[in-house]
Order: sequence, then structure tokens, then C-alpha cells
Amino acid sequence: MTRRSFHRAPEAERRQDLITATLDCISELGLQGATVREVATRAGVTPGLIRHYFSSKDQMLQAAYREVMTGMTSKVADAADKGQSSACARLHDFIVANLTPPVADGRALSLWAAFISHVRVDPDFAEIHRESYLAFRSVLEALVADVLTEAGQAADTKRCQELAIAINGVIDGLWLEGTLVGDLFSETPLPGIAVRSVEVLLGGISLAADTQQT
Amino acid sequence: MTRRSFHRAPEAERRQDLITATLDCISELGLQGATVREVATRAGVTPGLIRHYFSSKDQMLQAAYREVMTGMTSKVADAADKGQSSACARLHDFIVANLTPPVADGRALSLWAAFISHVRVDPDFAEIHRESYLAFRSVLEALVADVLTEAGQAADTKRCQELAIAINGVIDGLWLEGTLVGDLFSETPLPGIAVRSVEVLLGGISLAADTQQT
DNA sequence: TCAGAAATTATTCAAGTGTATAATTTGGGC
DNA sequence: GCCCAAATTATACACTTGAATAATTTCTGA
Repeated sequence: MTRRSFHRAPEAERRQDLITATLDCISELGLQGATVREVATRAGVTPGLIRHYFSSKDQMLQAAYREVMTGMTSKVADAADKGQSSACARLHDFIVANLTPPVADGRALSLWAAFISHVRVDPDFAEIHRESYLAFRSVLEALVADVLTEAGQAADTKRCQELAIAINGVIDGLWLEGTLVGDLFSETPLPGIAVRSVEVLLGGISLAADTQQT
Repeated sequence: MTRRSFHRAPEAERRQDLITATLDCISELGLQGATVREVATRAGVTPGLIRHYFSSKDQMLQAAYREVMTGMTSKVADAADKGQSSACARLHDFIVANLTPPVADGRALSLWAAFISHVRVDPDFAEIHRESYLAFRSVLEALVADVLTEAGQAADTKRCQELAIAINGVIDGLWLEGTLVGDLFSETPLPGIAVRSVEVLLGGISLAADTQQT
């Protein structure tokens, strides 16, 4: 009986493969389905190898959680930088990026919810959540400040903070609705609702991009 | 060796105890912690009894999910009926009820997230989600229609629907923020932000109750 | 009071769980 | 070409899991 042959992968690459496999398991089978054996199988690897890269299964899950959150935040932050034009256009793109794939899709929501449900169970997960939430909101708060100054309005910290909280609420809520019951919104696209809602929250500032049609 | 004595409980009561124990397990230990044995222990019962009330562990989880959602919806719907005064006051109370305990608390969020993360895993959970979401939004949509007509504005279906979606988004999103990182909002209470945001979304209609102070 | 149906417990089972450890293979540096 | 550290596999273990079954207790109704 001969052993199966294998190939030695660079540490970073193998870690990434394991994390990706972990996330696949969680989104398709739930946290309970992310067993050491299932993850290893999907990564094309033997169960024992996991403990060579992570000191425990829990640490692997935490690494996976971190990747999900930094991935989502960086994607929407990128979208707000691509179109360099105006602050309004950047906020507009930021909102839309939050409510369209790949940020707004079932897999992302499934992963997010699975981890959130563990925030109260494990303090390590709570810390990861807190960090990623603050990172996201600080991006949004800066964006709001830019929009306000661009519109010639006062951008004091207090007001920016409250607006960012409210806007974050709209985005989060619509992200939930869209990804959970997206099929109910074929006729009333969410990004449009979101943009209009935020415009209203901002006191009537228009975020319309130049290339917009209805 | 004598068997432990027990008492025969009415079916409804025992089922309720098992469901409550299930929810306690999930909120404190996660879905993975809601094992047949742990639930039975907390319900003061033997593991085997669970299969006498539910044909499988999964069916018990589904019953628990249903209870969580109907409980939350009925609580906020009740809050919108107590003060019979005006439609504006009812919407106001509805919003506040969503963002204050017991609806807005860590336990509820933990439970909700755990179940949501299984919506994509198990079609039965998806169906429960869909039903409870539509029930909630139909309550909100009726409330919005009342407010609009009360303010003398047009309350056509299309507009009510879009407004309900947006308002639901604000509520969901702020509910998330408040329950997840509530300690960050000691100085900027969320119910206030929510009410003001909805007022703006409604085009400036004031929802202020008579007994309001700042 | 005393059956007997139904609720509850006790016990068992096979499968799956994370982890620990030892045996092997790989691939880069000499 | 070969050696040796490190990556990977293989195997084993102790424990937990959901479920199935049989044995017992409870309590109602006649």
C-alpha cells in the first residue's frame, strides 16, 4: 500500500487554500459542516495538515472570518476610489458596490451570519467583528465628510458620525434584504432605493453619476 | 438502581420548554452547541424525550426558528397598536420597539444570525425566513400607507412598497448596529437616529409623539 | 382501585469529531 | 546526485453526536 503523492506548496498559498475551503464549507453546509475532514478534502489535502498551519480548528475559523470581512471592506473601498471624480460619485459607487455582487450575494451573507452568530459565543470573534465594523464605518464617515464639504455644508464630527451611522444602517439593512430575498426585488432594484434614501438623508444632496439613466 | 422520577407535562408546555432550551443553547453556545443532550439537560429532561416531541433534531430547530421570528414580529406589531392615537405615533412606536429590548438585544441577534446562516443550507429554513420576512414587511407597509394618507399624501401601492423597503432597511440596519456594537452608541441613541431618518425618508413628515423630549 | 395508554427514562449503537503522534515523502542547497 | 529540514500523510485515540429500542413510570378514566 503506497502513500498518495503530494506537492509541497508555499505556506501562503496553502493557507489560502485552506481558508477558501473553510469558507466554502461554511456557506454550503453551515458552521457545523466546516469539519476538519471536510475542509481538508475540499482543499485536496489530508486532515492532519490543517494542524500544521493552524494551531486549532478555531484559529482557522478566525482566520477565515478575518478574510471575509477585510475582503468585503476592501472591495467597497476600492469601488469608492476608482472613479476619482467627485465625492458624490465616490459615495454613489460605494453604495452601489455594497448592494451588488460580489459583496451582495448569498454566499457572503451566509458567511457573515455564521460568524456573527458566534460573536457572543467566542470573545475572539467579537474582537474581529469590532475591528472590521470600525474599519468599515471610518471609510464611510470620511466619505460623508467629503460629500458634505463638497456641497458647501458644515461637516462637523458629530453630524458626520450620526449620518454615517444612519447611512450604514440603510446599507446594511438593504444588503440584508437584497441578499436574503433578492428575488422579490426584480422590479424595484435596491441600489436605486439605497441611493435615493441616502440622498434624502443627506438633506437633498444629489449623488447622481454623470452616466446615469433611468 | 432506581430510575429518576419524573412528571408528565402537557404536550404544549413540554414542547415550549424544549424550544426555550434550544434557543438558550443556540444563543450561548451557537448552533453547534444545541445538541440533543445539552438541550435535554437544560429542559430538565432525558435526551430520548426530544424524539418523542420532534421527529428529528432538525425539526426542533425549525420550530425554534419559527418561534423566534413570530415572537419578534408580534412584539413590534403590538407596540404599534397600543397607542391608538395617530398613524404617525404608531409608526413611531413601531420603530422604537424594533430598536429597544427585548427585540434589540444580543440574544435575539445571535439567534437570528444563527438561523439566517442556515437559510441557504436548508430549504426548510429558507421557507420560514421568507414567510416571516413578508409578514413583517406587510405590517410595515400598512403602517406607511396609514401615515401617508394621514398626512394627506398619495399612498399608491408602488410608493408604499418602496418606502417600506427603505424603512425596513433602516430599521434592520440600525437593529444590527445597535445590537452588535451597542456600547459604541451610548451618546447617540439609535431610536432617535432611526426616527429622524424615517421622517426624512417620508419627505419630512414628523413622527414626534406628544410626550417627546430631547 | 386498577388497568392501560402514553410519557419518560435507560441503554445501546454506529458514525463522526478534534487532536496527537509517528511514519513518509518532497524539494532545495551543497 | 544526495542529504536533511520541513511539509505532508497515515494511523490511532478518546470523546461526542443523533438516533433507535426496550424498559419503566405516570396518570387518567372507568
